[in-house]
Amino acid sequence: MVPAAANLLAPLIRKLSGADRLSQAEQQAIQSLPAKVRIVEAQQTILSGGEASTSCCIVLDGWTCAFQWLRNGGRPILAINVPGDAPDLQSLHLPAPDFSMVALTRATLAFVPHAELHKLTAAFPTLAAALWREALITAAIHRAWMAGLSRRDARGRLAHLFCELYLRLSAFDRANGYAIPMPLRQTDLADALGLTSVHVNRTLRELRSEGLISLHSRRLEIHAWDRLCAVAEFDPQYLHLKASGRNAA
Amino acid sequence: MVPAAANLLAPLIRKLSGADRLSQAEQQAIQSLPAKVRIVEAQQTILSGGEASTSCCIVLDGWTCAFQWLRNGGRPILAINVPGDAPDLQSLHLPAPDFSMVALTRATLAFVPHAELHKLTAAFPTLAAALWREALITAAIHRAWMAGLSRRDARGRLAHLFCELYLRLSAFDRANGYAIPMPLRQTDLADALGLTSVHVNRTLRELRSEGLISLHSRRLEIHAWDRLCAVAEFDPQYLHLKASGRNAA
DNA sequence: CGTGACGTTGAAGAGCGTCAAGAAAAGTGG
DNA sequence: CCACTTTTCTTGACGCTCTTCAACGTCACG
Repeated sequence: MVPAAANLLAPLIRKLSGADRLSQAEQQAIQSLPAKVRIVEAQQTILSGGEASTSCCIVLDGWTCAFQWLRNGGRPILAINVPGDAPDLQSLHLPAPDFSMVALTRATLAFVPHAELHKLTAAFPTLAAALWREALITAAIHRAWMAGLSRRDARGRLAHLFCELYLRLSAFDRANGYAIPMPLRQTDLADALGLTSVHVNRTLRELRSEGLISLHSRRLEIHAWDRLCAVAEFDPQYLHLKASGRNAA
Repeated sequence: MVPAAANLLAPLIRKLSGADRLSQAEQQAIQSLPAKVRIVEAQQTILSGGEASTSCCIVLDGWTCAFQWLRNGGRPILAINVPGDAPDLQSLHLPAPDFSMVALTRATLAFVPHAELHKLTAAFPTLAAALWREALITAAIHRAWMAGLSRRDARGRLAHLFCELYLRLSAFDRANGYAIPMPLRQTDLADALGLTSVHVNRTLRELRSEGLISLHSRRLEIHAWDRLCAVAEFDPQYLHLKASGRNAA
């Protein structure tokens, strides 16, 4: 645990500015939240399903994901979190999470006690609304994933995930031209998309051979954004990004 | 449109009492919300994706569902709403919905203007928290559906949906012993579960022949709750019902 | 007694899963 | 820097779940 530094929660401020610009006082209030910083290694557990927590987690750097264990051995990945995300906002109002979380890369996390967040939302209704809004966007992303799992084939699902992650990372300047880090292994992609790693592998080969993407050494490059969007039937509206850099086909 | 009657929003009060019992003042505040009541026929559109609305909808009676249209012809159903649900709480903080809504049965809906709800949440932080909580539960249900679409077979998905709907209806006294109405046609079930209606049909036959359920004339009866839960790997915790009547296997 | 919506069933086929094995990368310790 | 191990990726062969297509049955309703 490291004491909170000055500009520590800047990613959160940036995220919450998605709706309206925040006032100085509001930004100040966030900055002075007593956050504990923790750096976790890849594969390390951040949160265990069913166990109540007393603080909310904010991803400052690195990637994490939420998943459930099924008795049949499945381990569906339910969400992927990148810098700026607050993956367990639900713990503010629900007793125990219905999912677990692990780090996909080495990650820097800030933990803010629920009590402090409750004080914050009581004092600043705008911030309460902004946090609520984040939770609603999470649900919208869930719906987009459901639609894919339900009615898209493997190509469409992969393409859609890549489009989504590219825009979400762009919004936080984590993209490099059309390239982004891709810490998910093929088994992780499979668990996120309801496929097997073998089929993910074959489908990736297909996307590569069509010149849509390249993916190696944990780095994804999108070679044909428009065509990829078309394959994915991607419409970025559900992400509710402010200036959604490049739009869909 | 019918003017709001006295006990009109009782289902909402009951729902929001899920966390803590509401005070008299809070209940009173909800009751005096200026709600417009609308009765819609089955199959009628309630909300169109992409079109902003100025009020939130509360289901007082009947069933509705949320879905998206995909260009490939798919129409994934993303949520099923029963009495007590507030299906488009997201419109309070997000400009345009990412889904459409139709009535699955003739339904009675209350529409409360956003402005009134904002006044309410400003005046009663407990109610703001309760509404926020509802949105979080919606997301938890989304995650349960994702897990199913991702890693359960047709049998498991059907069984899981039936278990979920049974408990959600029980919580509002809409169950009759182990029987509930089931307005979803087989094509609707297919769209909700990521299957085809043909396969839903065959899988239903299987569940019937095992003596788990019977389903005809829009009425579902569960003959073996424990075995059905086992098939579904059902754990009701994610629903966050107060006295979740009967628990999982 | 038609007519449309919904349910049921069969046959054939596609997409994806399973199993298995080998190749390439990526850590580990000397 | 090199063996060594472990993880991840890749590929093939085969099979199963679920889809597709199409026909027929059934019930409600005007």
